[in-house]
Amino acid sequence: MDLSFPPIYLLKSHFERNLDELHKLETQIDVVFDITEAKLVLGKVNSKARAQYDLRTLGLFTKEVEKDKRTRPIITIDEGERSHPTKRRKAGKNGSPKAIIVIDSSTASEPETESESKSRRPAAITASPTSTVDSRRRGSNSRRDHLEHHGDTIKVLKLSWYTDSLASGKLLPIDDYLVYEGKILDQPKDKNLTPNKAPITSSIVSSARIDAPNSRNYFHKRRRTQSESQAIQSNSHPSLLPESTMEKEEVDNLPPVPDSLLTKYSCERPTPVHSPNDAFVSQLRIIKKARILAGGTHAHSPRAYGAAIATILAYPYTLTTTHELLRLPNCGPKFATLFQEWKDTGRIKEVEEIQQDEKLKCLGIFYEIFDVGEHTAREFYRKGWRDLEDVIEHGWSTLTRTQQIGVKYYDDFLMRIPREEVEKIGNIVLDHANKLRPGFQMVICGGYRRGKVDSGDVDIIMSHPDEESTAYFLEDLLFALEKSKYIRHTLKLSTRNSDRYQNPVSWKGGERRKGGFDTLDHMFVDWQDQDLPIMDDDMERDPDAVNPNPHRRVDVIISPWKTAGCAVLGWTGATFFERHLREYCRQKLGYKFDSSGVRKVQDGSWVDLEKGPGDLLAKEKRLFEGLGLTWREPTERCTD
DNA sequence: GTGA
DNA sequence: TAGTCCG
DNA sequence: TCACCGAGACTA
Repeated sequence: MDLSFPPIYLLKSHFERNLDELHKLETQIDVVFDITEAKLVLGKVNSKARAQYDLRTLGLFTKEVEKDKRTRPIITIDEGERSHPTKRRKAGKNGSPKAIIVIDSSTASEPETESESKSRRPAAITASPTSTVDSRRRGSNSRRDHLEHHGDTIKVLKLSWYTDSLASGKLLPIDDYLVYEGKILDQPKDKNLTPNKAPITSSIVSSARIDAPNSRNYFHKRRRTQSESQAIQSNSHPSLLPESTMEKEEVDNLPPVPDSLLTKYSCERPTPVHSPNDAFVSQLRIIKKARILAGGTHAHSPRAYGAAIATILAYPYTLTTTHELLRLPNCGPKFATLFQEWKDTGRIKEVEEIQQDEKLKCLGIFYEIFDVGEHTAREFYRKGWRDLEDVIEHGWSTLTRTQQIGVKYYDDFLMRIPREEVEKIGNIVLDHANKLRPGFQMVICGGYRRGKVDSGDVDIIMSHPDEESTAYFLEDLLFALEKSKYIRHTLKLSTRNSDRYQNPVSWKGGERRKGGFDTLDHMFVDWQDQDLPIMDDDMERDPDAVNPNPHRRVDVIISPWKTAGCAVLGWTGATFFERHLREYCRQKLGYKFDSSGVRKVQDGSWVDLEKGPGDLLAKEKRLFEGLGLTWREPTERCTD
């Protein structure tokens, strides 16, 4: 046993069914967790295609070396992409080990195809567009090959090489165990399929120059933000699916990107709407929702999932390994396990079970009723109800008024609202406001402002440069809109701010100038457009009775000018952006933030971070500065 | 579930 | 008063 | 081991 094996990297693929075996090997073998540090890589791979694929997911892009006329012919999987810069570093570090050996642990020749077919489904999808590009790139690749030819090669061996060597007490020649040998390609210049290249390069080089997690982080974001993210998104499916082997087209498998030290606060980083890992994230969302509905012991589980999701959404590259995932904040072993399963099998057992769970289905239905949360949903279920019919039949009178409205317009409220309609509603509200008191400014926040193609509701923030104009204005506005028939029901009304504003004193004794911004005047209403499509005269006569327009949920917030920036900031970000923003302010700044203002945690004194000229957006920008945050476009606050 |  | 819902 | 967003409004 004094055999001295070179550093070995163990491929996790195909071990998912047998983690014990994997762990055993890990302890038994001198494994390293970064392939760039390995001389050997073990993995359950037994076809060239698979081997190459696995390498690629690890960030090593290779091209098969044919000289090695291994008797086992296998389709040459052409096009390796670029290699991973880090690899080079490694090589240098280790002197010049010209070869990295990958050992295929799949002992005999297990039906690798099996696993492949398993998750092949998406392959097809990818195939087409990408493959084209692929072949094209191939050409350039080979060219590049000559140029940057390093001489480094990767060899994939069967695991038996290890066991046999152990048995014989010496390192056996690898020839008979070789599954695949590929030349490591250097970073390709083709940006097209190699979104990572840049970042990687930067990360490596950066250590020499500026670096700083932030800068790199920023860089990442930039790249993805553009068309690229979309492109990637479109084929994210395939790429995520491990074994689309046949068609080596799984083009965009990104090399692991050295991670930047991501802060755990999502308000400190950009989070675009789309992520290369959307497919995986959607799986997590399902589990998260199930955790919410399940309640009980899973108390903070949803929060954990939400944080992990927010983090992954901000990661601009397609995740390839658990190692890569584990570097991210809020992503621990649990998520690594889920990712591994998803990556290897294309699905997650727990998710499938959730989707078949009848109880969860019922809870999900109730949960979508406006003003019914997880607790109430469970309560409904406990009462034996299983669908809306039951609720209406057996419990209508027990519902709160708001819930009744929620049930009545269940389908409408679930309907998405296209951007044009959101804008239309916003303008109607603004018009009514200005008709009452000219000079109001409005910003439609929520998902609309974050750029979503449609919204679940409409969040309208209004303010007026003249502090006095916003006092007690909400009710006037509400009345006017009701008169116009737009507002059919008031789901929630709060004029606390104005009330307090009126008598700022009388509370905590003294004059404690806290000012009237503890809460914003706010109304949440059931809205219905009054423009009727062309109809017969009958309807014209009695529009109300037949107005076919869907009911919408509209939030209208009136904010005093002095804290309007907070209102806009507080109503724009996705949930986690907002939660983290609060945590960040409290923990790092000692400030208490909410949409009605910023105060010191200690004495509760108001802190004005947005004072200055300009409109609402200018105030919001100053707020970022005042809070020590880098400005983020609304579209970069999509933390989900 | 994860981070302090 | 305590628990629940909302963005 | 402990905390995890924070405001008000409504209901039992």
